[in-house]
Amino acid sequence: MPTGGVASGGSHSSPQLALDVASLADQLHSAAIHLLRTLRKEDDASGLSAPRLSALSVVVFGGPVTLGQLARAEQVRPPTMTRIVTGLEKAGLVRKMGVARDHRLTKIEATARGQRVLAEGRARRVRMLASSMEALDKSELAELRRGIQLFSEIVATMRAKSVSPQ
Amino acid sequence: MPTGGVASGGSHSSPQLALDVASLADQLHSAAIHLLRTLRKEDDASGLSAPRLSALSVVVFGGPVTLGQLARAEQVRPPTMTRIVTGLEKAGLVRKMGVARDHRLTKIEATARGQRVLAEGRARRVRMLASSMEALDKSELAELRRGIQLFSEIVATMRAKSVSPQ
DNA sequence: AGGTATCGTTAGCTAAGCTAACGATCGCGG
DNA sequence: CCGCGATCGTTAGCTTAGCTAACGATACCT
Repeated sequence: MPTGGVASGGSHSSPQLALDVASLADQLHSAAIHLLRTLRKEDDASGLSAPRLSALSVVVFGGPVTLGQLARAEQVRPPTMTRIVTGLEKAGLVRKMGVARDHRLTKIEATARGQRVLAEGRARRVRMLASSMEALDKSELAELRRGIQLFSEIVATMRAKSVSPQ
Repeated sequence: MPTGGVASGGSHSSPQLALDVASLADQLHSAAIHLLRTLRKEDDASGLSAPRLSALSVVVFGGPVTLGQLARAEQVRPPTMTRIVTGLEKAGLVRKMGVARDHRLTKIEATARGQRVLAEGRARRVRMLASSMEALDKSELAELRRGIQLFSEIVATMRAKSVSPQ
């Protein structure tokens, strides 16, 4: 999935700058795709499918969540999430609890085993990525840190714009 | 999918630096996940499923490729790719051609319509990302550019290490 | 020419996505 | 207190996407 052409767009100051931003966006997009695609191979070791692993991640880091919240977080319909959760439950990675206040809801939380499995998978991914960063010298590392900070802020902005209220 | 704990690992100079690198890797990983997850919503407009869109992207940018190459690129088994390609073909987005030299092979190439559909989808994604970059001033943009360059190099290094020969 | 390897497809399974329809529960107006 | 609309999760039933095993066709090698 290589880096291809770029559409300009953008209502900023100079057309030069707008083009620059689009090109940067394209590069960033492409790098992110390749990064995740490469890291995905590490997930085989977990024995979990991508949708299950991703859902488990939300449960582990997002604390107990309802099925509906989880479905929205994963951009999936409730029936789909029902079955993913059922699979995780049978594997002993999550647990469902009733909610006293509202008996329509079901909160889902990670078991100790679920937390461990996710932590190990995450560690494998991070280790692989970190090992490719070790070629950098100290000043490059500082530049990278700054870039990642900006990157994170941009993503946060984007999410804030696109996330539906609640 | 929030930013959680970090495993150290790393056989570099100081333990301080190693931990720093791991933390950076974790942040970068997290940002990439959130970025692609947010952008994914834009893909609904294409009317294509994620696997088909991704495969089409490889065909468009990777020129004519064989089914086996495509399956490897998408980290999928040949029978799976057979059906994805069949779907794309029925939608008029790709075309299969025989190879004179070796009649076992089938080269797959994008149709004009396939190229157009992919370009539009990519433009939507890039536009959304670029619009969130426009808040940056000139010096931040320069820092971001440098960070993305380093990011791209890291990903290229990682891919080189993990890609099987051929 | 014959055996072996490679490529893509077929067959048949499970998991993952969807919509439509339902049962249970909540909350509210009467 | 009682019905009644809204909300939540599940069930049913479909398509797509993933896999392995097995096959047919072609190429290569001796």
